[in-house]
Amino acid sequence: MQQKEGLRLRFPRAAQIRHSKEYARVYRRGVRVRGRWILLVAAPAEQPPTARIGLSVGRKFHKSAVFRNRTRRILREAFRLCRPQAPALDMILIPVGKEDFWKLAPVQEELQQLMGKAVKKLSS
RNA sequence: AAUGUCAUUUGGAUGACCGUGGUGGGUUCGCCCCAUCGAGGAAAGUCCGGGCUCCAUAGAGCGCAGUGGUGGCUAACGGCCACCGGGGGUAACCCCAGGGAAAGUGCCACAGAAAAUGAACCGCCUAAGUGACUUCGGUCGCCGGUAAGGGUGAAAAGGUGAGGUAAGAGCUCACCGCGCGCUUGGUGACAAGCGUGGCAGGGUAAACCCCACUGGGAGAAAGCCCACAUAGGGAGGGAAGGCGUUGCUCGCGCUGUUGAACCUCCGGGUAGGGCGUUUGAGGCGCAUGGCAACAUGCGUCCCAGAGAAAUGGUCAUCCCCCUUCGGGGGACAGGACCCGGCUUACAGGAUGGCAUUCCAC
RNA sequence: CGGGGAGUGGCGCAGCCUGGUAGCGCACCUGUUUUGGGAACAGGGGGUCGCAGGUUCGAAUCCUGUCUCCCCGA
Repeated sequence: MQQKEGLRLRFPRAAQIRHSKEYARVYRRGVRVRGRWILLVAAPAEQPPTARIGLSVGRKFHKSAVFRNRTRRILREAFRLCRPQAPALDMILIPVGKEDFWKLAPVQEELQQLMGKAVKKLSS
């Protein structure tokens, strides 16, 4: 029933930043907003109105590959669930705090707040 | 049954909804729909060994590195199996870099006389030779003899017992150990027996070294193709040449012959796509050979293929664990070309063999 | 993926190659000096040598495994 209203929460390739050129563009033009768990680097979308994200989870964040994979998946899931409300931005998500990172709901909440802040910062 | 020991195996289950990478199909062409497959026993550490790719078809010598009982297995190995020797344990079983110290060199602190050219500090002896004294019994010396005893040390020149002696000593004998020779058994490491020698002379080779065996180098960002792009940029070197080629020498190959190839530095441009890339020393089952590792044959299955990198989220029920009864939690851990090992991490289970002790029949 | 280096008192380092005593500077404590403090001088305490095995009579040192950190190349 929900499918009919166009609220399906997908996460296609077009919503991912995949090349180092695109990453470089966001880092050069973007603004930075920091929360408890996430550092968000955001720039106006290259292909509006599609919002896109890229993840940057290095070995410095956590030693365990399992933990890093889990972090990536939570970040992706958080973005996927927010996508209908997301502003047209290209964003890079960088995790910064590893305390209590394993729960989805609070992370998702923070991501929405940060996206709002980023839009304000860009328009000013 | 308890304890121990050696293996093998498992690594929460089911469902609903949303989402994701590959493949196949559909398609109203929309990253839309359907089907199907989608992390491990260690995927890990990157410690060995291969396959594969390029350099010469992978060559020679020196150097360097690794390995080190014997026989086998294997594509290969530093792995595995069996056996031998040594050590530990009542036993099952476990551990061992386990060749050479009469090729040479070095080192062995402190202590001790001495730490290796066969040693005399204390002690023991004074038989033989000799000097002095003498109460003619001897006494003290000299020249000596002696490795039994003491002490030092991690280690002191075979051990124990008996004979022997001036005191002693493999000086002699018995047993044990050791060396050498022979015989027998074994493919062999080695073992057993017999004879013989009279001890043949410390430790360290994970000190240098010697011996035997093994190893050419670089790595999937290897390498090949397509597309795009600067630019015919500047400086220096440049023929007894340059490059492949890395420590050296040789050899081989490619390239070039007078403003050129090529090399170095500076400056500039790319860094997209495809192949390699998953059918393989492959898994499972059965049979045969072998003590075993393993091999052979037959049958059967297709079992991730990403590339800023896919397996996730939410909820429910059950199963375990902890609980302060509210609840909290689910071992170690995530492919990056692929295999064979090794090493390390691992909650809780399951199965089997063997040993010791106890109980019952 | 490949290569290199480090781990020693609280901190920064030496000793390791060539095995037997763990040392130096700063810091700390006590005393002298000073009216007091600093400085100076004298004395003192403090180290499982990252961890686990092995070789050796003996290991910070030699060998093997392992953990952590740092640096380079592509």
